[in-house]
Amino acid sequence: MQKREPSSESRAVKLRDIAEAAGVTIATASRSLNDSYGVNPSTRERVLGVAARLGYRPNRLAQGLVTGRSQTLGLIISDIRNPFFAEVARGVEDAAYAAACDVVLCNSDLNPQKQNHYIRSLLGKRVDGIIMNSVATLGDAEQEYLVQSGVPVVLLNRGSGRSRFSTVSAENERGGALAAEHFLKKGHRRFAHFSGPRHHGNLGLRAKGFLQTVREHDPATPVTVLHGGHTLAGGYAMALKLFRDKQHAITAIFAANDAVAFGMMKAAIECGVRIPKDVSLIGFDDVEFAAIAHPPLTTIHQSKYEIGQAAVNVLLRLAKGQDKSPENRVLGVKLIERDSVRDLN
Amino acid sequence: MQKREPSSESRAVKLRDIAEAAGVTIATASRSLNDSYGVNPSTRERVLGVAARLGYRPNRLAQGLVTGRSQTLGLIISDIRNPFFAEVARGVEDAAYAAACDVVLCNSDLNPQKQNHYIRSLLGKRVDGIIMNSVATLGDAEQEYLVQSGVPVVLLNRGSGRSRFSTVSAENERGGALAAEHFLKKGHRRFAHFSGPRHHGNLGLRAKGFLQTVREHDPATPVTVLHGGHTLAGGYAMALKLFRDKQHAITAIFAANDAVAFGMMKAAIECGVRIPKDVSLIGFDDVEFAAIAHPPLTTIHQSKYEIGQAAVNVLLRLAKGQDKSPENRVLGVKLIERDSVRDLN
DNA sequence: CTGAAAGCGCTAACAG
DNA sequence: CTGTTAGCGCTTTCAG
Repeated sequence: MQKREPSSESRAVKLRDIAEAAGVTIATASRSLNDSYGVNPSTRERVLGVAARLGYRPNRLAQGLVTGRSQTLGLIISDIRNPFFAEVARGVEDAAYAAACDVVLCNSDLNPQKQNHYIRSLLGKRVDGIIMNSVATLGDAEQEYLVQSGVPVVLLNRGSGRSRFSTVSAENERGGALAAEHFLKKGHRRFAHFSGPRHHGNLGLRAKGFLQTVREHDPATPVTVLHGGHTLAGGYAMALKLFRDKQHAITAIFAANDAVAFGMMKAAIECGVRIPKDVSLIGFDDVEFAAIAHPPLTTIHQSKYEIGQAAVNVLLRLAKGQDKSPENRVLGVKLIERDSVRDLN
Repeated sequence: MQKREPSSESRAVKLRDIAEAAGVTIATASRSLNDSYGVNPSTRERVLGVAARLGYRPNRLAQGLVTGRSQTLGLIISDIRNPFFAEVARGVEDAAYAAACDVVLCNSDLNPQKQNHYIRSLLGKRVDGIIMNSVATLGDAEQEYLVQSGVPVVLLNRGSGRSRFSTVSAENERGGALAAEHFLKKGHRRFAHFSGPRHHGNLGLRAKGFLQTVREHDPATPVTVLHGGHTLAGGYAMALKLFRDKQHAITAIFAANDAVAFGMMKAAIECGVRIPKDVSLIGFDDVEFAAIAHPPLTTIHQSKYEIGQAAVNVLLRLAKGQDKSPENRVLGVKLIERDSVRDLN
């Protein structure tokens, strides 16, 4: 009889409702809920009781509007369908959950337009921080814009120079070196490296470590470096190209990541190239599927889930404290030997 | 000289700033930005110009507080690391992007506590809709709470009965039947089915279709049904159990999804069981990796990306229109024949 | 310990 | 076509 809502959906109960029901003012109600000091314990009990009974759920928008914090983190990655990012995302999510934050997921495909769009959207929603896999594709102006906005940012790759952003990444260069050492030890001398797009931070470092180690062993060693998408499709395309051109010479391929390695495997199946009999392969990431691929893939392991967790931890530190100085955290890698590398000795 | 911000981060420009700079009131500025009718074109031009120059970005929290809509969708799934969900999530994200919405990602592990937590959190943030893979684990009270909240909800599985929620799903039952038919046609007569947790909507339907088809063929056909996690680990565990108990009899296994199938493959490798020589296998989902698994996996294809897109579309329709009647959309499936099924004929 | 009041940034009547 | 004026729901001084 009191209201005539057209639908049955009950109006959300707000702070005022519970204040009235508890016989206090909205201010006291707020204080009770936010367990600030200086509230009579019995009053608070009463308020909390009422709130629970009425199923009160604070409007986070209103709360965020006044506090300036939204309890939301932004995660901008290339593509969640890459199992590597799925693992990272899960680490992010779990850590955020522990900190009572939600995370909005953005797939950029490394496309500058999309990246900018998402950055703007996230800033508009006043996220408490942004984790993104790269800013390399962004223009200087955009990067400046980002730092000027004041939101904490942590990158999932370590730029070439010292960046103004915090970073969390794996020992990419060392991983590349590990792959080279392994091939060398197994007697391989003719290499190809399937990299990602040019100037991709993490992937560039992997290439660097690989090439450097090979050259240290013998400067004359030939290494064919191919660039392409850092995806299964990219690996597939690069493999097809390689098989057509100079398959005869190469005995070992280092793929910039497992997705690329899988693409290469797919092409190998179709072209009748046997792994590791005809050509050996090492990947990077140690995605869950690497262990059950055919053949089980020798790859460089990096702690994806932990990278995600670490990223939100530094983000939270940045957001909380006054210490805004960028932090660069790097996690270890190791080679996981399986069956995709042939021993030529 | 005017303010003494400790850091260099410039205060965000707000509507009032651009209003002043454009020599109009905040109301006109707002109207210009939201391109509502009834604004002098030249005035609007001016406002838009100023806004662009100052890099104005509306505070979505404030906007959401007054409009009641947040331009944010919630997506609650089991685990983004399951490639099936990653595909769905990407479809969701892309469709949301097109509708100028962001999506917050929640991994529930099908855990009722987490699910409830996320639902509350999302409602607190006034999301415009929620897509979730199941409400089966929720209690009646929680389900009621959800519908009472009034937010549009679309489920990624079709419950047993007619639900109060909209759903978007694949022809799960038919998929199960397809798998059975294929096995039967290839001469198999002794089956095992690796299902997920009991009472899981989609997976239950797959089991039903499979069992029914087998029984129609010959009611006496034995089918060993195992329940476990609907993950790689779950499939691995079920396979180990099966291999220990009654491997001798079974010639064909239908896995509730590809992840489970992959787990079974992993166990098979370790136990020296050869696929398809010793035992045949059919999965469900047709995840990207199925094609390059060893052996390439015969599986039931469902359109994951499209499911995600469709979910957003019905959500948006629900959110927009006054037509709140639940819609149940179901997408087709088909069997993709690869090399994991042996022909016994 | 609690109340009153201002205001976060924006939209949406309602006048003019 | 544009200005004035209420709030949206909540936190937070500032008094008392």
